[in-house]
Amino acid sequence: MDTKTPRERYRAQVQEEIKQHAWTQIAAAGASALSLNAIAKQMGMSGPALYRYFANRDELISELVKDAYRSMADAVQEAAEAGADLVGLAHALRHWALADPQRYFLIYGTPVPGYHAPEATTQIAAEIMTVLLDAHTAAQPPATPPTPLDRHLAEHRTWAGEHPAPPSALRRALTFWTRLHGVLSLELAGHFTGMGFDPAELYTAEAEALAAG
Amino acid sequence: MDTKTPRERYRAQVQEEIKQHAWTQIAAAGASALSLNAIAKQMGMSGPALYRYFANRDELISELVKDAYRSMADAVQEAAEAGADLVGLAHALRHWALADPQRYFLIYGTPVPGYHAPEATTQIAAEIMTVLLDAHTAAQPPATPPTPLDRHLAEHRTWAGEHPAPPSALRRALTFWTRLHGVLSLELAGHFTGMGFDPAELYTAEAEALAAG
DNA sequence: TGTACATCAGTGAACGCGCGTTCACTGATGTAC
DNA sequence: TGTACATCAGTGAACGCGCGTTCACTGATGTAC
Repeated sequence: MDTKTPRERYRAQVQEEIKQHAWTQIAAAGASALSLNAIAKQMGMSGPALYRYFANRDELISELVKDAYRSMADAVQEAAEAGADLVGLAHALRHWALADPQRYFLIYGTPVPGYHAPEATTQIAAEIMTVLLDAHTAAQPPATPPTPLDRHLAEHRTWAGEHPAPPSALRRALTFWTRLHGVLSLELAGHFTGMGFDPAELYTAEAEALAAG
Repeated sequence: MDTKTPRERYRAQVQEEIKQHAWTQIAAAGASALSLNAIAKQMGMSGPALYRYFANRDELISELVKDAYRSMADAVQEAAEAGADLVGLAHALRHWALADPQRYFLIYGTPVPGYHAPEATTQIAAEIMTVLLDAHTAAQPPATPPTPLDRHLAEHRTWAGEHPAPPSALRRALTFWTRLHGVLSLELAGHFTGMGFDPAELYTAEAEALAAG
């Protein structure tokens, strides 16, 4: 049963179309160049019309950031539900990132001084960490004595909430994130271009090293 | 013997002062908000005056990017010359990054679509890799059989030029870079805030794992 | 040492531009009786 | 089914703003004889 009126459906549709054009514009020139007037022109409507759909420019950008987080979380969750192992998760992440580099940088790129992420996005970020914690709790690498970092994380695990992951899984989940992000962000920003090697090889090697524990 | 005329010295001094104000502005609001007029106002002079020192806004930014690379290279080179080991190099890098996060992001932040780094900066980037290659060639971790990545890098080592580093050192130097950048960029962008743990602990653990081979 | 000239830093007015955003409005779509 | 009214998408004019950049100029500093 669809409780949406035709008007509501139309509204949602136009709103979606605005976002589409926003993404296109971001892909072409970066988020800082995003312009409401330019989007309106591209859609064949006047600038002020957009204010029916978003209160202002900042709200549109916040919405895009939230959508970026959401799609990233969906990508890893879907991979996990499909039974992917750690290497599979890593590749799902890379796939998602390569599909739209500027979307990746909307999350992980240069921070705007003074900007504070809204609650909605930090919550989705937590979802993502939960997927990683689940995967690393399930994976059983060769046991090793607790490291100093393990001990630190055992006592500072706000981010893990009530998750039953042992300290070593906390460490491995965190490291999974930082190492893959390290390779990925350098690749997407073009810092490997001209160096000669294939970034995918490096990424895969890191993913497999992580999976091996 | 100083071959510089007073006028040249004055010129260099004002140019430096302009850059200083530019950095302050970038630290406050990010590089995309950098404005020539605003800098001029802050220095108590008129906007057009700056055109005596930089051809245009882009040239100023390019100069800042080059300076950022230069200072990063200096930081690691100085550490290396002072006899730092791999962990020492890692901490020198973190120190440099924390001193001015926006400077770090001018190098490693969101790329501007279509922008291509000038020769001068890629050359400095190569210098930095040389320091890492030297350090990893000198360090002698327990020998292990070559990995698939080692084999790939042995055949695709444009970036290493004539450096005598063995394949395993190529891999370890590259990994040193990507892993530390992973932790560092997430820390500087604030992605760890509210998670509870100390980023320095994570960074140190990664650095030591790298040093151990 | 003094004078004539060249160099060059900095000014102020002016340019066009595109931006975000507001406002009063028109006209189409949906709702109530 | 038909009419009266309310809702709401979209328009066009207008706002102030700050931006990068150009231009013709003034006046100080340095150079040559």
